[in-house]
Amino acid sequence: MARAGLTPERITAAAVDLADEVGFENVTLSALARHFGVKDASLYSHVRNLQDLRTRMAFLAGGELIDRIAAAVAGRAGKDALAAFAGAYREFALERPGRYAATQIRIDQSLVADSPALRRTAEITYGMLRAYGLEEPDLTDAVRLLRSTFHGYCALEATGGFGAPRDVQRSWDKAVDALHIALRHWPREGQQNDD
Amino acid sequence: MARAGLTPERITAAAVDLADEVGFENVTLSALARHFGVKDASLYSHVRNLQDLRTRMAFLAGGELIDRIAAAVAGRAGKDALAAFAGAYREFALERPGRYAATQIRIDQSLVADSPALRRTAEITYGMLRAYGLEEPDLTDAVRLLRSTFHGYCALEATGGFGAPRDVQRSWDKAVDALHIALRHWPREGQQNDD
DNA sequence: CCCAGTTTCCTAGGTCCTCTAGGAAGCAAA
DNA sequence: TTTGCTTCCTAGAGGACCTAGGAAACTGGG
Repeated sequence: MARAGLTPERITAAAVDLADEVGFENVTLSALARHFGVKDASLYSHVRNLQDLRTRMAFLAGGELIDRIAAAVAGRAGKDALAAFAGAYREFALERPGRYAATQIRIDQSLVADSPALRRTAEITYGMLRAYGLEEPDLTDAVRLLRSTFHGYCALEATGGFGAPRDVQRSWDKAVDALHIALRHWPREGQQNDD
Repeated sequence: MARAGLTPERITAAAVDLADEVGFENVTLSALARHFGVKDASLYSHVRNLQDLRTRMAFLAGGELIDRIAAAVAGRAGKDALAAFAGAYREFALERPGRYAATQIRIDQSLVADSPALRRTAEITYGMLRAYGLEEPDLTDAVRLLRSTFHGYCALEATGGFGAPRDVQRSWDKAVDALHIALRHWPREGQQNDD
């Protein structure tokens, strides 16, 4: 029997492609085995189990996402950078739904520690916010707000959560505008803000 | 054999409880059958299939969520109402993770149309925003921003997405403050806003 | 109280998926 | 060529979803 030339990398790459087609949840080792013309059990020489595969998918997809964002943000600052970041993020989520879903799974904290993709993401995000002159802990709060809104919007959009006929792109642009304003007028630590 | 007294309602109630324990994805008809001391196949007299069950769970949990929010928001307005809404929302998501996850699944659009819970949710949300003096389409955009941020934050928090040591409750309060500011200074339709 | 009809739950079984154990075939280097 | 490692296989256990068809438990009318 000729060998199929499997490696963890090839399997993971096929898995994220499959995820974009059929949805992250529906990526199955059986389906991947069929794709490679191989028996289920053969995959277990390269991948420990389904959870291991999903973790690999998360790292692969996370790297691709931050690459796109980095390219979009490069050379921009302030609101420009924010809009570019947001645009790249949502584009990825819509174009590659399976990969995007992979980036959102819970990952063992011990594996997260030394992930270059995560470090890069943090660097770029914090760097982008430098223009707004925030300092810790406001900086972390602001990052969390941005991630939450971006992710929440894409998640709701993906699950068909927006029923109203209002154009989804326009709402997104408005949300980015609103976030920019919130960052400009950030309610700093220790400061009252009722107005 | 004594009957177990199954109904779609009892099954759904048990299902959301189980979801809070083991996670929405891990709610299985087999596990529910075991819980009722009954064979898998017996459940199919009351529930069409797994998807049907999940839809029922979504409606049940969605109703509970909006009930909590309504109680929290009642009698408040402006920033008070916003904070109450946000607090009730996040509390529900953290206390009842399985139920919360159920509210986020994709649901057939034809079933959504006449859901009282959804109508109530829309009423309360739009009502809360009345204080900010927004008009359509800004109103819809603002609702989408709020839903996105609330959901995104809870989702990221639930999957352990916030690694930094910064207190998660404080960041949440800050996010709500920031949203309040964004709503006060909303970038209205047709208006330039670079500052 | 008994009987017919309905509902509820069962057995049996098909399909698909995950994952393990152990064996054989391919490959590479001595 | 032989040795040993890796890759892929067969075999099979176990769990989940779901269907078809049958039996047991209820229900209401006579």
